[in-house]
Amino acid sequence: MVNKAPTRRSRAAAKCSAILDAALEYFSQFGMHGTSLEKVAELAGVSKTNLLYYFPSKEALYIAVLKNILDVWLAPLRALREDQEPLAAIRHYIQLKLEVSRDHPQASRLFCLEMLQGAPLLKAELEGSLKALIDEKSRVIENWIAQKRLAAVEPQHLVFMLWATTQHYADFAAQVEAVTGKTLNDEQFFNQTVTNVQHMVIEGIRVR
Amino acid sequence: MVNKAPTRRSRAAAKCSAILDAALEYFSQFGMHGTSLEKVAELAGVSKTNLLYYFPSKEALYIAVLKNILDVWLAPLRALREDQEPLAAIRHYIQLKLEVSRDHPQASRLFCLEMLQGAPLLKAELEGSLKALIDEKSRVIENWIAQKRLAAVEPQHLVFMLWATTQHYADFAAQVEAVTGKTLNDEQFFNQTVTNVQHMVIEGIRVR
DNA sequence: GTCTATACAAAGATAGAC
DNA sequence: GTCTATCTTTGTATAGAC
Repeated sequence: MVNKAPTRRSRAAAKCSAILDAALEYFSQFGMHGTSLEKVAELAGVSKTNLLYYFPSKEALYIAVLKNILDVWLAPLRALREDQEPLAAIRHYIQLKLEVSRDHPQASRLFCLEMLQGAPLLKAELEGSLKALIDEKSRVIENWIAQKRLAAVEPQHLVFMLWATTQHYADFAAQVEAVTGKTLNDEQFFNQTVTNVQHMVIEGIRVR
Repeated sequence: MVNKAPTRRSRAAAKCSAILDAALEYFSQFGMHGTSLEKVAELAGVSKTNLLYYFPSKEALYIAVLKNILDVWLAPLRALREDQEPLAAIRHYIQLKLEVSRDHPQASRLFCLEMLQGAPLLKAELEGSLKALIDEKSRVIENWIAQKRLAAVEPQHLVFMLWATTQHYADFAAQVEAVTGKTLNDEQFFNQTVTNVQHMVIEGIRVR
């Protein structure tokens, strides 16, 4: 049954969600230390004390935000599967990841911030599920190479290149904008970016 | 005349330098807000008050650090010149930039941190001298392309790719280490990285 | 669940002696 | 130039009323 009247539970969930969004906005730009709960509460439309009712501490809030974005960030890599045509699969990955850079730049930036610090809070994930994911995808790439469907490169470095080139448009957006005068929200520039990154990467790994 | 006895001036310079080094260490990992002057002073071997004698405020220190590293960061790009053979020049750029990522990872990371925040303090540089440098090097690349010595790609995207792929090994070092178990300080891994990045980039822009 | 008031700690910066 | 002592601000977190 569809219920339009907000329940207690749904109202609480909406508030949590608003707080998490606001927190991501600030954390991704100023880091955890550069962000005050006052500002987050203000942006989320709640009082500071009320925020602390939903999240017991600043660090708890920070961790909640991190956990939230990890899926968004990893989705493109998860979509890479061995039964696809290698070059098409990589082309598709680049497209998806650049869409993340365009639609969730804060998530990309916060992930980057966390890495810069040595990933203190993601360390467990890094060495566990994330490493497993990368190992799995590296094996996919290795198999493609063994089948001569991809040029012989180190799979891990290829994965790093895919990340780096797509991530860059979110993390260094300030620089990209200063140099080109454009952002990924400009549809033409977005398409041009996808095409160029795809071309440069693909030609570097095509079998000859 | 060579003088081994430290002068007043040289002692002051040595202190400034120690403070700047210590500040870079912390700022690059925790950002300006995540760093306390107490810690910086301790690492530099001076008192907090003494630090504030040399740098009037935290922000002044932060700006001094930024200015200091800009040259290190830009040196590889400055070295890119039109009279070189295009592919050799780009190969050389990748080598130099990866050396920066290995030897000055803090500088790379602080630069990245500043970009993530929208480069509030580098904005002027970004839109001035840095943009000029990129425009200049983009023209070099454009000329190479016009002369059919390089495949037809957008020069700006090529520059971004060069940055992103080399910068990644400093900024995401935590991830690189978690996945590969190696750092750029491992000579074999460093050489493997240089070779792979060079190969993937070069094959993507070679004229056919 | 939400508010007001407030405790408490951290950290930047200054004053003034030496 | 360097130190001790101190002021002041900011910001996290809690207590307790409603």
